[in-house]
Amino acid sequence: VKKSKAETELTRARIVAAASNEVRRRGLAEANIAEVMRAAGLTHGGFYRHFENRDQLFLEGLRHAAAASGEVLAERAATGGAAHALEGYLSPHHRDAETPRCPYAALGSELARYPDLKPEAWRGIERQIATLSEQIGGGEDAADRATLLFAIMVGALTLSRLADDPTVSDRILSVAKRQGLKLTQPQIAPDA
Amino acid sequence: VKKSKAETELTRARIVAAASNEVRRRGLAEANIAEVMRAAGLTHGGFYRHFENRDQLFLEGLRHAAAASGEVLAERAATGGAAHALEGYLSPHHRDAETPRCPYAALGSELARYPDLKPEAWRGIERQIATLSEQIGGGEDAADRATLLFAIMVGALTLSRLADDPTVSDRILSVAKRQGLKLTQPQIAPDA
DNA sequence: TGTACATCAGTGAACGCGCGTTCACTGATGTAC
DNA sequence: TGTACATCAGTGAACGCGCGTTCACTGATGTAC
Repeated sequence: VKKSKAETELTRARIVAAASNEVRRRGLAEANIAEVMRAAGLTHGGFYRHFENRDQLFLEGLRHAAAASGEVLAERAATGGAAHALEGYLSPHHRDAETPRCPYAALGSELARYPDLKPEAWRGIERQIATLSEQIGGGEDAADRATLLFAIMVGALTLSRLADDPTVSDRILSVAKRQGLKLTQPQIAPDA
Repeated sequence: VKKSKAETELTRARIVAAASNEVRRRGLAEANIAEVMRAAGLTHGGFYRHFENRDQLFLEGLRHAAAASGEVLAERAATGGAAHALEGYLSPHHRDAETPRCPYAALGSELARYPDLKPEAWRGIERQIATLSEQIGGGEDAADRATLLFAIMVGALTLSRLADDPTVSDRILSVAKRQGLKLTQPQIAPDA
């Protein structure tokens, strides 16, 4: 059943969006094609009309996830500055999302094991850091502080998702948030 | 070819150690039994003389990895304090290890997806934080600072392993180290 | 503007590989006497 | 202290399931005339 060109393009986009979710939910290794196709409302057989193979699907899925999470952070930063972006990222709501939003927290270390995906992932991380860097006050060390800030965000979110006690998990987030907020301000004391 | 009880026990320990490496190298999803047995100098068939199934193997592997990395951090902390532990953790040498040492950085987010492993992982993380907390100066906020410190360590190590430029990667480590060092000192200014 | 035909998105069955698991077998260990 | 036998660690072949990939087929789209 051939479809119109416009429809085909929409279908492809739906598949990529589904892959973007699947990969963040299950991880790169366990994400699976049939599941993606089902989520896109199709059967697995049609997959190869749109993609070369599994690798391409999840590369595009990752790219989509990176773009989506980049936009969320950028939008919040534009609205309420780095502090607002930080609060969204380190919120219980974000931590508990059924589909994890941030691919770097969701996939983290796994990305380092896929040479084909690493550059894509890193580019996305650079964008996140740039977003933060633009927003936080201060001089030449803004880039370093933004980098550190993002490391705290990813690290704290990851740990908060492992804590078994919700109170402890919340505390990880709030402690990180407080420290993060300090980093969004230009440093008062010179760096000793 | 039956083996003596002592030998059997040693063999089992060798398998667990191999699993500990395998899981940190490949991740939980891609770690595989045959590879572990090969690394332990055995064939895959003998596996079930020692373990119920795959899940048990990698649970014990994770436990082993947690213990091993816990000991490394504790030893360095005992020798040279939190600063020394921090320096080891955020060193290029640790980042580049063929078998990643820290299971929380190596597996990170993946652990959150395995309900059976999460508690084990979290216990290990608590130990790391406790080790740091005992070492860093200061009052009641030591636990919070240690938690934050460990979040920075895991986050920075994870990001440093994704950066494509070695200079940038080194910089992530050193920026995190500097901030971490501050956290090992009792706060001078009261927390505003 | 219509008609005939090639194209190709999507379906569902089938294939094949990798890997966890099982099994018959071997031969050294440990135990019963 | 020796001997006979049950146990069981380890081997390598085989099984079966899941999943990526292929394929014959369908029928709507888009193009050639």
